[in-house]
Amino acid sequence: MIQNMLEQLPASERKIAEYILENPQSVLNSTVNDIGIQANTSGAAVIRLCKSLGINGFQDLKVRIAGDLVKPVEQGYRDIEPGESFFTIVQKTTSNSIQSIRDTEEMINYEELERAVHTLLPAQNVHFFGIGASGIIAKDAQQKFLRIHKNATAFTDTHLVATLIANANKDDVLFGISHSGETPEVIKVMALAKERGIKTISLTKYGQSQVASLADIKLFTAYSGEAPFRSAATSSRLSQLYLIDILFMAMATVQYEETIQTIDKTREAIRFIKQGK
Amino acid sequence: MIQNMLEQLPASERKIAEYILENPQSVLNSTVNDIGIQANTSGAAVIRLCKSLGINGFQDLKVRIAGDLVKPVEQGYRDIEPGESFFTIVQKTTSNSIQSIRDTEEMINYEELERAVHTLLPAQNVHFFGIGASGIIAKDAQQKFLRIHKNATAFTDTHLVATLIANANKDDVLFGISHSGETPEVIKVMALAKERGIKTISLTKYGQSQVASLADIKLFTAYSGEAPFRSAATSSRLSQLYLIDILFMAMATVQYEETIQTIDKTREAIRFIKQGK
DNA sequence: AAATATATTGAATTATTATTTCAGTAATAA
DNA sequence: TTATTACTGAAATAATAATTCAATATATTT
Repeated sequence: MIQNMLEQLPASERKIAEYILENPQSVLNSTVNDIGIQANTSGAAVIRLCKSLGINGFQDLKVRIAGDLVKPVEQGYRDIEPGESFFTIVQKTTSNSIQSIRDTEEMINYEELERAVHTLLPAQNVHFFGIGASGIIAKDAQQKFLRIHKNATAFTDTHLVATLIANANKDDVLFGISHSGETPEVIKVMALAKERGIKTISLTKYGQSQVASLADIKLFTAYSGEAPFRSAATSSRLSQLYLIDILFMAMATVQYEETIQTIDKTREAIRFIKQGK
Repeated sequence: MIQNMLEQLPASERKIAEYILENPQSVLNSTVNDIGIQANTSGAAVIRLCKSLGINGFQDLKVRIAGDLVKPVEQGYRDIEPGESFFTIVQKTTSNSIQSIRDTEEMINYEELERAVHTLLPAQNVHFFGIGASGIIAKDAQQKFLRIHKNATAFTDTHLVATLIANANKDDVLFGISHSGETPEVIKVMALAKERGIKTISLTKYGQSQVASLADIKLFTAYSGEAPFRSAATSSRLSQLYLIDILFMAMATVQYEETIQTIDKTREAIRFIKQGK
């Protein structure tokens, strides 16, 4: 998380960030001001760093660091090289996939998740929008939402979505998906929704981006550096799906009883169409 | 530590100790007084407990709990129940996701994987076909394949695919995706392809199924029993994507040099469209 | 059983530490 | 060059941990 943010941070916060990366252990036994002094800046910078990371204050930081220090290193991301055996390809793909899910888990901001759930639940209609690979995620999300009896659309066409937004109800929600967070089409549609006073949720890689900053509620997936192969195969899709799963589960749990019924109905409907019985 | 001490503790401290054992997670986000109240005693008892445990105050306790709380080894699938906290929802979704990837890994038949790669590489065209959720996987696979310069189609419409197959080249491959392996549309199209002498690859859950038995090459994902929630959220999609990733990686590796170039070209093309430069 | 000593308790107080505020400074845009 | 914005750390404030202490319970001694 810190690594990801490092570049975008102002100097004082970066000092703190670097100090933490180098001496995680000592953070656990220090106060905010200690750390500020140790890193040649102030305690305020520590608090600001926590804010920038989107976490819940210094205590939360400590708790997370403590957790990470114990964790057996799942050897990070490994790129695949030419001439590799099928066996190692599988191994690396497996560990990269798992890693990206774990990293995304760590990144979850529970308040934000909760807000997302409570925004989506009463929504009349949820419009998922993404281009290219993210369009697939949008479709997946739509399918899941329909299963729990939630009206949802998924478009990849800017014009159609623009029309939709222009005529949307105040209780609609726009859910913008863009891994980079800089897809121009998504930015435009988010801006339009904002202008129209429609609630917006973003799903982007962790860090600052235009799409995220336009959103009322920001959800993030872990971002792993880009190597030529990885960028095409992408664990990013996996983490996005994973996050959609969580959102779905959370929503479903909140309205458990209702959902069980709806799923049963859906099943029956599918069975009916399939087998005519 | 707490467990060991439990007996020797005075009542108020024991209340705290038990509370911590039952709700370790919530300790991390609470203050001393919160915990005191939650456990029907006072904040002072929390501090005393820390002393009794011989640790360095409440902060130290938090840090230790955070360390101990680190993800218990994923063990099998766990269904999500009503009224669960967001935290446990996330935990379970994470462990289910990881589990399904691990299980799918174990299921991989390397000879079959190799045959798949060597069938797909020389193919003129790969037609991915799936209905519903599997249609999304088909789209994803298509996108990936296009990136490595492999002609690919992805349809969810039976008639279109049937036409396509009817006119297909002998070097084309039909890639049928169906989690259950019993989707009637997929079965029909697979049968048609077989009749026409076109090579077929299936991606289904592990076990016997009509789709798999119609395929020349059979790829499997792990199958986890069905609980009401899980079936809707589905780790199955995750494992399917994971397998597509592996296939993609394997193919890409075999033709590494070529691929690197293609990916670069694709990037440039995307950049060109996006920014016009 | 009574008296005394000892241990335990939580409310109130104090000390510590996290967080916010704000005025000054540096960087950036106009 | 000036205006604007962003960044910074010292100081003020708020939140929270830790201590104190009087009250009460429990055990021990006579």
